[in-house]
Amino acid sequence: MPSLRDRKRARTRQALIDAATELFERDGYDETTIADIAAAAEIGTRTFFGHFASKEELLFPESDARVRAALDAIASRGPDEGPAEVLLRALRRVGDDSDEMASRLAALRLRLIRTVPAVRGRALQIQFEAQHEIGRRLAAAFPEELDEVSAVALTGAFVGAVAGALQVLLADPDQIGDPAAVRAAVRRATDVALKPWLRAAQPPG
Amino acid sequence: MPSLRDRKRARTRQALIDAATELFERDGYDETTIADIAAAAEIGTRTFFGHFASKEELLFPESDARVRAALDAIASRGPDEGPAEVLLRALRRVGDDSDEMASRLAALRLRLIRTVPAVRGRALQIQFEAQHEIGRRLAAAFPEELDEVSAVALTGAFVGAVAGALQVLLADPDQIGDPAAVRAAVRRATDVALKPWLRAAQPPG
DNA sequence: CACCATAATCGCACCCAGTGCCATTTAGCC
DNA sequence: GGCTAAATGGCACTGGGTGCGATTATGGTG
Repeated sequence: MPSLRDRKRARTRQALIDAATELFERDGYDETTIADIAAAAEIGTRTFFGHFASKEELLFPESDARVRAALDAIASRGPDEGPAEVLLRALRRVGDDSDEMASRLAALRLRLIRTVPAVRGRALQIQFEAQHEIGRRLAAAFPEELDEVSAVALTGAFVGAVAGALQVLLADPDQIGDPAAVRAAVRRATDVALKPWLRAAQPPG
Repeated sequence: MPSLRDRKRARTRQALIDAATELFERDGYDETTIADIAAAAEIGTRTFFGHFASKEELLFPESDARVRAALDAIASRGPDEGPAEVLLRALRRVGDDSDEMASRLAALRLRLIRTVPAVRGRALQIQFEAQHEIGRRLAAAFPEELDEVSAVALTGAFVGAVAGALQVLLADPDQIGDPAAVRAAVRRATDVALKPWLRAAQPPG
């Protein structure tokens, strides 16, 4: 059970995220300083860095949990699943358990990834690390089929395809709120990347 | 023809790159300040930013030319080449016309991409932008076969696979200097990403 | 050659992200 | 209640990066 200390810490953390969301939306990312955010959350500027290592980190508060969910999906592979099926299941898991488009932070994040280079850079780094981790686990889960180079290459292809497709789609502001279009684009991307790897028909996703 | 002004400018630019290479190797990336680099190249600190927009940019001086080479490879598609063949040719072009492993800067860059987050972030961003641009051109070159989403997804898969494979390979310091191992890994990555897209046997590359 | 527009140089003051240090407070635990 | 460990936050400081404005060098033109 979380101690009082932990709960307090979590509350402060959330207050920082909320304050930052508010300020980023109102004034813009670059125009908001860390001092502003800390003041709005009623903590000292110095203390901010005890909760987040950098300004960008505020926008990716749950990235660890996402990666863990994907890794779990790999760990629980079914008996007749190949690497591609496992990756698809992991993707569905990651995409589902989030309110994603519904969440205010997620929408803000998408906009800032498109418009602020520093945020995009951080997003790409997180994606890259996740991809590497997933690839290594995938190699471990399919030792006879995949060496590590191929596993990370496969994961890179998968993630790269999905990211590329989403990038094109979300560049058009109209389609951002359209879940059907997003699903269609993701479907096309996974088809492109995984076509030869699928053992059976892909269930509609 | 380049004017005197242009040549002078180019010389200063090169002097900055050389000075930075020297200092990064000797003292490390984080330990070298922009003031140090400017002083070593005998210009004012302020003038540095007239040549490079940031410290990281010093390590990617020719990235534009690389992208242009890849785009040229796409533009000059042969009559019976599909998207996959074009991408492979572009990759070979980009990989070849560089002294890559031979160049001191390239070796330094590889090391810093692995070890310095800021540099890795910049590298990923450059890769991402190049990928988008290439994907768009690919869609334009194959209008009946590829819509833009699929084209960028395919490019993303291709680039992601190669980058992932190289990342795994180059994480091992022993293999960095081994061109045969690198070629083998790239081959495996492109196989993973493009298998279903190749129309004919892939020439050894 | 003289002259002017343009672009490079660079010093200065400035802002902000992020760190190290240290004193003070606060929660957890016996 | 009293000890330990962690959180807090003030302060000074470094380093990347920008805006401004003065000075100087270059290219083109009559």
